[in-house]
Order: sequence, then structure tokens, then C-alpha cells
Amino acid sequence: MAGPLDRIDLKILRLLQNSGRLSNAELAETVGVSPATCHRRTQRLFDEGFIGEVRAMVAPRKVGKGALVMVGVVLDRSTPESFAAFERAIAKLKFVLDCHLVAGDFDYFPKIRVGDMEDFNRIHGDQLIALPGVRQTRTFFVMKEVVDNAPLDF
Amino acid sequence: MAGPLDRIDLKILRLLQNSGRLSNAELAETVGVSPATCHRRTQRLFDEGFIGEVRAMVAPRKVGKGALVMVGVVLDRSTPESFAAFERAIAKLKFVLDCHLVAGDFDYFPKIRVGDMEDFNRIHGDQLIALPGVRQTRTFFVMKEVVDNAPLDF
DNA sequence: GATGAAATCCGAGTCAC
DNA sequence: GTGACTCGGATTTCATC
Repeated sequence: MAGPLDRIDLKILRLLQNSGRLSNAELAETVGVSPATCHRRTQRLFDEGFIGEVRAMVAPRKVGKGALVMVGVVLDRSTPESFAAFERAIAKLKFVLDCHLVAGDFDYFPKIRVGDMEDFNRIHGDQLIALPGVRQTRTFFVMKEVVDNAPLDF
Repeated sequence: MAGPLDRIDLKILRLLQNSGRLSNAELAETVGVSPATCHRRTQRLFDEGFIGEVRAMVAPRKVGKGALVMVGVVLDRSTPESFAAFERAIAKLKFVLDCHLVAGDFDYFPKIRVGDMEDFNRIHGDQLIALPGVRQTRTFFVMKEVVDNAPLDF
């Protein structure tokens, strides 16, 4: 069942990545198979986890989340427990869009969306530096969003 | 026409953000209005740009893009022309998921997805340091994706 | 083992109110 | 905003290769 993807599966994946609300009928016609076949293949892409979820991209500025900030975080100690505690805590913060453990001068790199700089400063003082094990943070305010959340190229 | 969003509009937005393929009938029932009303409201959310596009989230590892890298970029000069040239060039690179102009020790912060470290090293040497005006780059390999592309909280 | 044709059922989209 | 109505698509079944 969990076979590799053929050219048609890849076409479906790419189409749904760019237009997640395409109907099965439209998909079927575009990729050149019958609606029944297309339906089965699309189902499989979901069932086997090739597609996680389908998400409407909400315009951040339209819902009062126009400010984007990246933060370099350094922890006190580099122990597994320290990392785990930090990760558990930051995963709960809803304004964190992205946060990865990296190799280099920082430990983590959260990307945060808030209403404005004032919001961020409050959150930084109240919640970020209070996260478990944080020794230091370095804030990078985003002045211009050049490429934001581009679709995956595959 | 471009009025503010009421509680029902927000509900629709949130539902579509988490399940972009919900049918209008399901949406309508969940938010508690008739299908006709729901259809009109949803249409408006698209027409007025509250929702940009709907995207199937493809699992990166399943399509051979398991490696994530963040790169701090410093340009030679801080002139508008220099920034513009860099932005035009990096926006064309398909493996760049994110790239923002920031305030702080770096100028730009591209986030890049590739197959593996070897891929990245090739790309770094061939394409990143060759971008117009790049003086220096600092690479942060992602060792663990803690939060990736979380939905917007609003 | 996968396909497409057909058949059923349900939702999309539009109307009048 | 709702209710009804029509049309077309979603989803299943089944014969076929």
C-alpha cells in the first residue's frame, strides 16, 4: 500500500499544495484520470501522511498580526533535560509560528507573530525570557517580509 | 462591503485555517448558520483577501526535503539598490521558504529546505554566496524541528 | 491490483422571499 | 438572513483489464 509516488500522485500533491480547495472533479481532469481513480489516489495521499493538513492562509495583517520577529535564544545549559523543558514550554505559546533547535551560536530560533512592537516587548519580557533555562535572547525585528512561507518545491 | 469581521466570520476563518477542505455544508453546521449564508460569508473572506490561498501541507521528509537550514546573511552595502538586488535574486530560488529583512546583526534570514546537508553545501557554495552583494553568511543547521509552521493564532 | 463507467446521494450555488 | 430548487460533484459499487 505504501508504495512510491508516481507522476500522477506528484501532480495531485502539487495541485493541492497550490489550490487546496480544488474539487475532485477538477483534480481528475487536470491530471488526466477518472474521478474515481483520482479520489482513491488523493485519499491515499492523506491516509499515508503525504499531506498533513490543508490550511487556508489567513492574511496576518488582516487579523491584527502584522508584526513578525525572529529571536535567537541561548540556554543556560546544554543538557537533554534543559532542551526538553524549553521545548515543552515554547510549544505551548500560540504566537510562536516556528521554533527549531539549531547548530551554531544560538540554541533555538523562534519566529513569532504579534500585533506590533509593543506587543512583542510585553511578550518578550513576560514570556520569552521567562522560559525555562533561557540565558540570553537576541531579537531580530522583521522590517520587510520578502518571502513568507513559500510552498515546498519538490 | 469591507466591514469588520464578526464572531461567525472569525469562526469560519479558524475552521478553514485548520481544515481547508471542509465543505460549505460542514462549515455552515459548525458555525451555526444556513449553508447559503455561510457560502456568502466564505466567499467574502476570499474576495476581500482575508484568505490568500488554501494549501495542502506536504510532509517534507516524504518528498525528499528533510533538511532545514537557516542562514544569516550580511550584505556588503546597506543601500536600497543593494537590498533590492538581493531580494529580487533570492525570491527566485525555489528552495527558499522564508526570507526577511531584519534589524540586528544580520540583514536577511533565509530559511531553506533541501534533501540533506550535502545538498545544502552544494547550494551554499553555488547559489547563496553568489547572490548579489553578499559579504558573509552564517549557517544554522536545524537539528530538530520543534514547532514548524504553526497556524496563526488570532 | 489498479482502472473507469455507472449509479446514488449529497452539497454547491442561485433564486425569491 | 433563510428556505427551496436545480445542477453537478463526491463517493461507492462493480465489471474489466
